[in-house]
Amino acid sequence: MVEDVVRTLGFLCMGSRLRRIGERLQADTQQVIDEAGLSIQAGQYPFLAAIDRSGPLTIGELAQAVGITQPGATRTIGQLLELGYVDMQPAPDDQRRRLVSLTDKGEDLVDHSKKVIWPRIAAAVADLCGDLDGPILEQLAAIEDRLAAVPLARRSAAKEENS
Amino acid sequence: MVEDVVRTLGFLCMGSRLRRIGERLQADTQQVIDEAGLSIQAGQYPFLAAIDRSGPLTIGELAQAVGITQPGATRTIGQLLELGYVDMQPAPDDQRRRLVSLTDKGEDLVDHSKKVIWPRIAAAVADLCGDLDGPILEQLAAIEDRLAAVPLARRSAAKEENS
DNA sequence: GGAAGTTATATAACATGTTATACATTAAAT
DNA sequence: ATTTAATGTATAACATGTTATATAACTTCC
Repeated sequence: MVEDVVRTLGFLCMGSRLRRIGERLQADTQQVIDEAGLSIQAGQYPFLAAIDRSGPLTIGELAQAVGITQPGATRTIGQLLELGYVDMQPAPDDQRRRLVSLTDKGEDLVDHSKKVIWPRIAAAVADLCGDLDGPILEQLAAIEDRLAAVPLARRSAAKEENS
Repeated sequence: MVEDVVRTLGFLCMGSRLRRIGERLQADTQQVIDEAGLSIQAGQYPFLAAIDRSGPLTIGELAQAVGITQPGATRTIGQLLELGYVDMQPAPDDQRRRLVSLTDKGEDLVDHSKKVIWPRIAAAVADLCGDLDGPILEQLAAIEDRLAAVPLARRSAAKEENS
């Protein structure tokens, strides 16, 4: 067995550590989504959620809302356009800005997700770390240990059985 | 001002959130490294640290130690070879395994980093989140707020002045 | 009202993670 | 011993983030 340097080094490698846990979590989340038979990527959800919450938004506003750069938002919105979940048209007052809105298909997906998928994911993540407390490095260690012991998808399934 | 959906959605977007903070932290860390005039990427450090701690390791062991997949380790080690910080040669007993070790240049870099850079980074990150406590979502919010208020590089600089 | 600057989006080039798979070498089995 | 299976690394293809820059549309200012 090899030592986990990133964990050992603590604050020094906290960037790598957070990224690595985030990637793992998102991959596990994707599994839950796939098992539910939905054809969407975990990383695309925040965009749909943002429009659902605030109404049509421009590319720039979406980038801000999701916390990534504008080219990243442009690409993801391009994918959602292809999938038919959103529609994009120039703002009436300013032809530079593109207003992105949900299509009917997009609304359906969001409504269904709100009812079925999002609660399941949130519950699984809450099960994973909702009870934790204390210094962040300790919580991160606990999260990694717990994920290794019981993957997120099974926490989600367990939650559903109990409902 | 647009609402930060990822933050608002809490546990539901925790994967995205951790990733985003990790990326930000690592970018800020890179800035500290660059300002110190070192030609190395933040993401390459854990590999050097792993070898420094455990002695020569194979590609597979390095992947495990750093917590990424083997192809990722192969690529990063390729870069470190190019930079002259590591050396790689087949294991004497098993020609499939490649043992990666530090070159003199690599050792110098690690020694210098241990003295000058790593303590600075660790101190800056500790300044950022070492005093935090409580539920993880609250700590993450605090970290994002603090990073927005005072970037990591300046926390690092401040620490140095006080030393 | 037209030149010059600003802003919003798109695109190109790159970084770094992933999965799937090819290839070389070692171990196992008949 | 030779075939077959397993293992370690390399490579290809892709995903999704970034920075830098091009392009189109609006604003400003003489």
